[in-house]
Amino acid sequence: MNLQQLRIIREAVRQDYNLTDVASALYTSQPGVSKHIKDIEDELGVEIFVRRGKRLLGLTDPGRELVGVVERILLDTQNLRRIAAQFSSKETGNLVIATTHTQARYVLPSVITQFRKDYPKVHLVLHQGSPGEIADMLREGRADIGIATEGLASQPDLATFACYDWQHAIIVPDGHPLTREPRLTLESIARYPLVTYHLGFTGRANIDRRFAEAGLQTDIVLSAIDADVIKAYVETGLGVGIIAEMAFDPERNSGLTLLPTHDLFVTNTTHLALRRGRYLRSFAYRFIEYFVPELDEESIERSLKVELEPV
Amino acid sequence: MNLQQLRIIREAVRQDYNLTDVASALYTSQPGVSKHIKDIEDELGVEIFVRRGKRLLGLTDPGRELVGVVERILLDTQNLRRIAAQFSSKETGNLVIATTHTQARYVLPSVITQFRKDYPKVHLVLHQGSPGEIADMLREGRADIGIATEGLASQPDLATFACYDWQHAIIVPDGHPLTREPRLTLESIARYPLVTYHLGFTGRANIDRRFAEAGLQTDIVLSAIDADVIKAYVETGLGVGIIAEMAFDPERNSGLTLLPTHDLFVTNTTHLALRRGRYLRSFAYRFIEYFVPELDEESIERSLKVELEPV
DNA sequence: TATCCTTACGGAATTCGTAAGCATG
DNA sequence: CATGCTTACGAATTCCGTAAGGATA
Repeated sequence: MNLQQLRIIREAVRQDYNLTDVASALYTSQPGVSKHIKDIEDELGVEIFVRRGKRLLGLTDPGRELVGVVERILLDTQNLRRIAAQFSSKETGNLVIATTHTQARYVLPSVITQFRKDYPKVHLVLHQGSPGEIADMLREGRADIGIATEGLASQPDLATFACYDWQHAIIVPDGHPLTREPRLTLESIARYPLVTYHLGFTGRANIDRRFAEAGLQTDIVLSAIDADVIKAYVETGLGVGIIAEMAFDPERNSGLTLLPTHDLFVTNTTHLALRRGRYLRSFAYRFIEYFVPELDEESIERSLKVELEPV
Repeated sequence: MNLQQLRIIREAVRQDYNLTDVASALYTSQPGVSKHIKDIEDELGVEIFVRRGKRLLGLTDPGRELVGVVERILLDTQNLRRIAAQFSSKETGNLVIATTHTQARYVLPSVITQFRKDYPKVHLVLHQGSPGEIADMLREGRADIGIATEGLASQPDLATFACYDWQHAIIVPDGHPLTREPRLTLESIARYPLVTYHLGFTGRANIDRRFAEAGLQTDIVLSAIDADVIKAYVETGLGVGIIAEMAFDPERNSGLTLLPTHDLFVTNTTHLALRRGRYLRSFAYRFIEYFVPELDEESIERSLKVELEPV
């Protein structure tokens, strides 16, 4: 039994039992059609078609029963193709990125622009949350990819990959006394009230640690989740801002001056996280590659494997 | 796409993604299996299996979707053969009953006797197994009808039908102290070591539940799959036996006394299970009718249809 | 006589199995 | 180093198309 035989049976019914027409409808030879019918009738041990002499006239009783199942089988083979097409039209589907404001606002736009150009039919969802929420979304399968600087490492069911390094930077209103200091120090910064990220966001822990190591007391007058809020308050003169360097765009942030920190702060590393064992669509790997060119599908697979081994 | 490729996909799932085992199960060569998988994946344009390196680990998302349809197609090809067999010889063929010892030994003999008289040319296979094995046999198409008291309900691809109700009964050696109690209680039974069915067999769960509800600790000194073993040990004085009431034949079990339980235990219901979507020969329906007269072909079809509708 | 199916046969294509190679645990 | 998959290639089988022949309206 093979699918071509079933196609021929179905087509014979549709073509009113004219095997010549069946052959042309299926782009094959008429003797081949005859043989296929004979073969499957022999295999099943029943006559499917009523014959008068050599001509086919209709279906026998078993033929009627069989044709229903034959139709369903052929429909199902179509369904297989449809299901596959749905997945293999690699350019359609959903991709959920869970990330923090900093990444979403200052890092990902260029990646997303490129991705959208190449995969215009992928429905891209950018979900913003705290690192904890990002990890939860990954774990619960509500996100495909998590991106954050903190809170993603050392989770057994997540695999993390370093993406890029960055430093914090100081922003002050134009003309602020700090702009006149030849070389910034932690001490000079700590003299002013500070405005920076919430604890748990965008390297805040590293900021605190650095000041603590230097034995300096800081006055964090306001902490926010995102650099936009921080910048707004720095503009009002509330204090000196500490933000991620990539969150400063000199063209847009007129009224503010970025002061280079020359390794005053710890280098931060932004990580990408994946749920172990979760199947990712190919365009998800493409997205990651756009973001971190070294992270191609193969190297990710390799890392997942290595990290699975007992330590 | 061809049927052999689909068989290989199904078998790969069943053989836990070991292509070497798939090849031997399908009596073909392993490289052929590999190639078939590669070919259909290429044709459909999706990866069906998750791989680590060269090894197959499981199904991808599209794979999971596809396998369901693949199973249905292969089931239908079986159905074609069965339908044909039905017409080519109405009274000959195979009928495989998968059931437990209790049913095979104490319930089915009369049914089978009658069936064999009416369909002498049907090759009847009585396959004995645990409820789990019975369900597997039905699901894999190795059995036509499953009969068991436990473990057959609530399986989405199986349809179950209540057949008859029964109760557990107590057996003790003749002259046992319990024979002198005017009316048995759970408490008096629990005072003795007990011999009864394995967990998962012949209503054992209901026995445990009843004692637990009564707050009674039991001492199950031996559990067995079948009543014959239980009776043998009760005869030796090992303990008090709890068996299905139909497993006691006063004429044969000399030396043992059956004690009426008067609703001490939960009423058990023995079920019959069929694989949804599997075509049954007419004599299979006849067998079911002999067993449960109310279950005729029409009422079974009706139930199958109704239960398939969304709830 | 035209239509329609079957049989026969040679070539094409597919499938299969063996052997060898490579990766992995 | 055993297990498990892939690649390669020749052999076997199946499938297909052409040609010829027979039956029926």
